[in-house]
Amino acid sequence: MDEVNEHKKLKVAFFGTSDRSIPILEKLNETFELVLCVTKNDVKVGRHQKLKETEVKKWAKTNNVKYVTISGLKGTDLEKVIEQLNNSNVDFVLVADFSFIIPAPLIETFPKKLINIHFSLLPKYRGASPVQHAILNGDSITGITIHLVEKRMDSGDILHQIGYKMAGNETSGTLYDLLFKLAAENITEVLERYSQGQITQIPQDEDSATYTYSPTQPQSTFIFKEDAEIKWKSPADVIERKIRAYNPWPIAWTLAEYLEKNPKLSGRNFILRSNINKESKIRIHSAELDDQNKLKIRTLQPEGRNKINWEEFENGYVLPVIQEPKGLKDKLLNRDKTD
RNA sequence: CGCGGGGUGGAGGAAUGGCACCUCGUCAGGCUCAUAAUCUGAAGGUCCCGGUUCGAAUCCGGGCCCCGCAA
Repeated sequence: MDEVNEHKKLKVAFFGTSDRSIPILEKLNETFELVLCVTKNDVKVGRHQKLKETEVKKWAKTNNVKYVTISGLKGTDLEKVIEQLNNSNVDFVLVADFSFIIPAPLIETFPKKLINIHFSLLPKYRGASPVQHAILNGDSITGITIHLVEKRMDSGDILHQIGYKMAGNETSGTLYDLLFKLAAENITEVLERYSQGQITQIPQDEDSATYTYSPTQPQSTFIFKEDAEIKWKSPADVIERKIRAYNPWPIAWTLAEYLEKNPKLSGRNFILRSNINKESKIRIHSAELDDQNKLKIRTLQPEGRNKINWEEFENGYVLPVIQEPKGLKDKLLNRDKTD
């Protein structure tokens, strides 16, 4: 019986670069014959620009799965990938959080065999930052979509969708973790059913498609550092969502001076001590809303410093503004005059 | 050796060659029905090694560690 199953095992390839891919790889490897991993070349990383291999490559090495690393899906890299896929007689290619756009030649060579996991309920939030946008917009539900890869970004027919009810305190980091886990739990079943022709493909409704364009670079769906600047004119809840959406990267930030006497902030008014440059950036790692709907910063990070919590910030960088009773100031001024 | 910033009691920060200081915390005591409130007092510190100097947190050399940029 085992032997029969061996023969029927689907041959699957995986394209991905994210560190979070490992649970998916484990599942694929358990259930199918994982014939190939395609991931990014080693990248220079960290302060000393050391070469680092992706987690996918590391995993493939330790699990004796064949892998190919590429710098982009074109030219000789693309030829290499297509050749390897052909050699291994692949049934499906699963793409998840890959750094590269799947080019037309690859889609044409393996029609209906390229399957992508997208981290939103398509056709909402097509593009590179669906999770961040779900948080930014304060959605109460998001999820994952398993769909066929077409030439247009995230536009192919839907095989399966799984919703996820948001608690309202997710960061992009924690939400990505949850959604990857959800994907890992479901991907093998979807692939199996698809291979047996049990899935009805659902075309996406183009009219309701939305994209995750960057506010500062509207031609791109990626996240940029400038996107993460806090606009204090925004309502406090919008700012709070922004802080969660841009964690763990790039982290929401503001110029230090904007924290002074800021009516949107919870607690006492203050001015900055002279030991901090008012034009330096302060990164806001986490915050919440207090009962008056004001922003209560939890952890933050001045330039060149470690991340600290709000109490530590007050101890080291802040002078409270004493709120004088109305009229007292005039009284004092008048007294000075009469003296 | 990719580029820049930094390392000061338990935490966060001042002090640029001359008595190591501030806020918070800790401990003891006072006040209090009580307290995270308040008052008094105390303990505890310059990342490591070497150099310059009458004198180094501060200047110089080496090391370790942290942060940002970059990817």
